[in-house]
Amino acid sequence: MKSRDKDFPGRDYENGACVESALEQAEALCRERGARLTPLRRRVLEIIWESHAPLGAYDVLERMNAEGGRNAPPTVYRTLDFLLKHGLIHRIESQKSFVGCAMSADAHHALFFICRDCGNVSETHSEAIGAAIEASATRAGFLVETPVMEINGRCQECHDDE
Amino acid sequence: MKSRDKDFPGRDYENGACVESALEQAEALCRERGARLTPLRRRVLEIIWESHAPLGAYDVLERMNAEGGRNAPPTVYRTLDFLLKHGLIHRIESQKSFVGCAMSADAHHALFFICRDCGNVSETHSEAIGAAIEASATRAGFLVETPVMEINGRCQECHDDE
DNA sequence: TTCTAGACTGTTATATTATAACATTACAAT
DNA sequence: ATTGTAATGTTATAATATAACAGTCTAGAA
Repeated sequence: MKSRDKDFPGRDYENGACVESALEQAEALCRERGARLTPLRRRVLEIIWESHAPLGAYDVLERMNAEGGRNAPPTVYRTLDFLLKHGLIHRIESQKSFVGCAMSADAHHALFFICRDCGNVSETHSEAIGAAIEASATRAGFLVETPVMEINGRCQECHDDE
Repeated sequence: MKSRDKDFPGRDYENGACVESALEQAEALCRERGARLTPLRRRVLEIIWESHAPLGAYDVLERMNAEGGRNAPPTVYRTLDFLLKHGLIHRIESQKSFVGCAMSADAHHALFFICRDCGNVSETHSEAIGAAIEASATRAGFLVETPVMEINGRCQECHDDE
């Protein structure tokens, strides 16, 4: 296998460990805040982390119900709202889908690289971009609250394939 | 009325002139490319430009049918696709809505400031942000194609109100 | 001019995404 | 034990978007 830039998750990457660590972090964070990471919420977060590519709400629902569950859309949307509110997941606007937050502890403005071939998403946080946006906003008299930055393109692995 | 930063369109701004100029530009651009700006397409573009805030597809449809039209959703979506393809409008992902492109001639990566109070959108193009994103992408081995950059927040006018 | 291929538009039906509204259950703090 | 609130269940429906096919228009070839 070719050497790949580690900033982007490989297509065939398997992430048992990263799921567990994400769940542990989530539990710690919720405990700290007095928020309740119920079994339902924990399970949804797990489902989302089990996928590298972002999942649509109905994909999550399907997985929730895979072993006989009978959950309905409002349940999944409410659960996603909880996870979003606590910064445990992000919504990828350009794809109507949801992905685990890689840096849930600190409030941050995330930048996503989204590969159009493999669908994988890589979350980063760049001071330079944040500063450039703030500068541009200040010039426009604009107060930044929630930036949406989703860079669609191709990851190295997929680009190498041609 | 207070002095406002001119980079952001005022909430009570009226824009007959800017609609006409946008339509003229669109016609020139289509003529140049051999694309057909049909009455339907021209009308949809006009409807979009008549609104400062972005319009949803069904808002556009409603306006198209206001004087007795009987258009159906596929018509408006196809028309929006044409306008998008030619860079005459943008889709605001975080709002599922469409807005006129202020710089349709040149291929550019647009940055939007979207006011959560008045709903107005201001399009800009920043070299600094583009460069920062390219730098970050290069580091991740990522090839940028279509960035989505939508900064939600409050415009000066709405922020001044408190 | 007439013909024709492709572009454009019309129409019906349906898929996909998301939420409203109200009922029930579980939990934590008295 | 009681009770108020948070969480979940349930039914229905709203809002957004597209598939598939039919009909029409238009620019260029013959």
